[in-house]
Amino acid sequence: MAKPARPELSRREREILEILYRLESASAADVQKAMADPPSYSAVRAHLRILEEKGHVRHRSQGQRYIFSPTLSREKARRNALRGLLKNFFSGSKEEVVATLLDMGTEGVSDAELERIAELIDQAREEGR
Amino acid sequence: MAKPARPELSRREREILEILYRLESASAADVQKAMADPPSYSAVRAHLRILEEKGHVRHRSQGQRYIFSPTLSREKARRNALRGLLKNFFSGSKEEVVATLLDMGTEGVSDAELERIAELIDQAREEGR
DNA sequence: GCGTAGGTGCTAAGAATTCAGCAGCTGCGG
DNA sequence: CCGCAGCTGCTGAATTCTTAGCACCTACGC
Repeated sequence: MAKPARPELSRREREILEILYRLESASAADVQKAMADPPSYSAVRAHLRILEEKGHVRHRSQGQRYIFSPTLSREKARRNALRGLLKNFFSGSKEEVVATLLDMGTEGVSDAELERIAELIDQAREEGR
Repeated sequence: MAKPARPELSRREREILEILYRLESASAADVQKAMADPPSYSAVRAHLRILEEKGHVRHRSQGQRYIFSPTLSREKARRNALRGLLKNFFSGSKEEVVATLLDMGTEGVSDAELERIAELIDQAREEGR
């Protein structure tokens, strides 16, 4: 299998691909709207085409416009991203990721969510033994 | 305060900065060694100098060579990185981050670590109420 | 005292990225 | 039927990235 040949991404390409991951799927116009400091519409389209050439993105026609979405499943993309984060910033310590996550603004975490997280942990512990 | 003006990073610059976050601090040669597909030594140095100009990196002299390290504290860098990940790949759901983390290879998580994570959760729940 | 090893700053040019504009196609309302 | 609105494909030129090489400087061993 190996990698489908991935010539590294440029700055803009990376930016656009991330937006696509966030939006799941979107038209060129949607992507442009989502960008912080957007270039022209046609520039965005050009990048989308390149991303498609490189195999990171695909499109389907919806009516007469294209809807773009990432090639990699959300699941795999998540893992890859998380793996990178773990390696670069957390020396591989998952514990510290959780700590930072919890510390990062408790506003974002509801009680219910905390509880579900706790359950996940328990479950993992069960399986571990 | 605001940001000290951050012209976006190029591919190589980004790569080098990440390595620097991983290593905490390193000489130009160390950085080069840590790169997957390293360019010449002087190219690495050039990038480090640019990164310093842009305010992402600083150096101190040790003996006669320079030791580089990131400007942002590890803590802040972690949060920023995690915030980005959360936004782009997890729709802001911290719960799903934990789920993916646990699911990502239980080999990486020791029992002791799981236990400490569980404690973190408990603690957060206490504080929450 | 002198050569060598290893570090630094700088520059210039080739490669790659980034961008906007133009031309053509299609569907829809009047 | 005709024009408008909105989309696509493409091209080429400016900008930026990326890299290697040169010149100099300092510490250290002989």
